[in-house]
Amino acid sequence: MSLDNDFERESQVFKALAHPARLQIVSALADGPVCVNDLREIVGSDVSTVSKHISVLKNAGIVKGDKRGQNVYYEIVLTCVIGFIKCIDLRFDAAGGECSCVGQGE
Amino acid sequence: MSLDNDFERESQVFKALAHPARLQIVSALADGPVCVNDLREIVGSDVSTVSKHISVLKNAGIVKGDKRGQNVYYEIVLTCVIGFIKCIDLRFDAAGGECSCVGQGE
DNA sequence: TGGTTATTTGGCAAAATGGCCAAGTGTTGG
DNA sequence: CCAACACTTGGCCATTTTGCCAAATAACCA
Repeated sequence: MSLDNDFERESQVFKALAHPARLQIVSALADGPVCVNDLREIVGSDVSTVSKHISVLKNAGIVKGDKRGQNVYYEIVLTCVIGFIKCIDLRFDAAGGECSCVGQGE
Repeated sequence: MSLDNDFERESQVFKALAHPARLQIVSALADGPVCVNDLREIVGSDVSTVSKHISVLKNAGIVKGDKRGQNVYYEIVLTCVIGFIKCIDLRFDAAGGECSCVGQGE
């Protein structure tokens, strides 16, 4: 785990989110905790693949798991990712001019 | 350019930011436009490497270039990235509890 | 115009990622 | 205890990403 400087550390978060399947997982978790098996159905990949994706998100501090019985329910910890993703979507929908996000200024 | 769905499209932005050198560039641009040569000194890599990093950021719609004379000054277009990065930093500084970001809630 | 500076692009080898199967760990219920 | 279910981890190969050098393009100035 090389976290020499801020940029290295921050990049871990972006790397974790830099995959469509992981963004789909984050999207699914935005409405509340979901277990791995349900995420498997949503994503449509092998369970091992989904588990590894979740592991990446967990190591980056974006989600956390809560074991209940034989299931592990994951939920978002770094909640501001949801807002940022929405900002990106807005940008694509109405590309041009300034970023329409509010409350995040300098 | 495969942009089949939203997740694919969004991941392009995160991929672009998923590198310490590129985050360093974004950080440098947060205070205003900077040309490639100055960024080269800041990042400390070969100019060609820096240029390619910028190219990634540009293709993702995060920065845009403005040619003045023989220099190209880059600036941030997706300004909300700055706020998001700050949120990440805050999270690391005081890890625990809820995300301290405001104005980005559901 | 020719030389200098600024930036981009091509190409390639090294490193990092992604995704499957197979195997391991842990929990529950018969 | 053993089988079944939920999840994680190891291993392996295919794909992508990085970053350097070299070469191309562009703008400037003497």
